[in-house]
Amino acid sequence: MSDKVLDLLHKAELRITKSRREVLETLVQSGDQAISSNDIEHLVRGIDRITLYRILKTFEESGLIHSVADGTGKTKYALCSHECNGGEHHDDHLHFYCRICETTTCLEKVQLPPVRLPSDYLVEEKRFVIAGVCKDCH
Amino acid sequence: MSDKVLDLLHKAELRITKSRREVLETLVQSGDQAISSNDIEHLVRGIDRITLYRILKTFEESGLIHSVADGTGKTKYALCSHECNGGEHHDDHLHFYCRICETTTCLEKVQLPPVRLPSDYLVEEKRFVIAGVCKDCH
DNA sequence: CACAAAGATGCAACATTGTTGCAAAAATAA
DNA sequence: TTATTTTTGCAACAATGTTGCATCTTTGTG
Repeated sequence: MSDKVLDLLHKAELRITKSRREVLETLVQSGDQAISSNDIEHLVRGIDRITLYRILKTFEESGLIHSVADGTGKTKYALCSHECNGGEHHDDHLHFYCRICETTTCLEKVQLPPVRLPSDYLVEEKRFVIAGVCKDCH
Repeated sequence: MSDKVLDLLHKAELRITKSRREVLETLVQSGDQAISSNDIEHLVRGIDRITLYRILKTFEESGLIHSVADGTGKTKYALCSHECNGGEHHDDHLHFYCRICETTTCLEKVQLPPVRLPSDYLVEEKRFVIAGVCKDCH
């Protein structure tokens, strides 16, 4: 169990519990790769499904993690990068869904293209998913 | 029942049935606005839920409609624009989700920004959703 | 038009994802 | 250690989506 996990929970002002530590540890291990609630349920043995949903919701509201709707119908979750801890989010990065290995990856290094909407739209969040075949699968 | 519906079904080489006509008519009426399976179920009275799922799947595979994962957890569907009938899709347009009126709109007029992925990624589809407040709600 | 073949529908049953209420347990503050 | 607050775990439920199978409809052909 890394210090990073305790640190993150502390900074998010969340109580430290066994389940939270394990779920967050799993998400840290997962790195760039976004994983589903179901994945976590299998990785964290013995965790209660309902508790897990609540933990994920709490983490997301605290800005520790973000969710991705990658088009598979299953919500995926991934750690937010360091820049988005502390209040404001900067989750506006690309996600890549590979139809071969069925993984969803955060591509934080790829620069997000600017989008020009008519000025009467208020833009709050960009959710960009690119689907195709990832570098390891072709 | 507009001719457009029969025309679309014909071009897609799909058998013409009451349910398909009604579902497609509903999607035509809905225009730019993407609607959920549940919405359609209420708009097309008496339609069987399972049949509806199958019709939507068929329409999507035929390129008549496209689906949008807007982050609400409910898949939304909308007619494809004229350009994407006939084999190849050009569904790479933006979608806007308004958190006030909770509608999802296809913004086909907004030009999609080019995205530069590392060359070892094969890009097949772009699923871009912008969330915020739409022009009618602020 | 009638008939046969192919395809679509409707129903039951089931799987998965996600939510709510509530009592018991655990974490923090005093 | 005790009191307060929060979190957990369970039951029950709701929504979305899928599969198998018998029945009905559509469509092509004589």
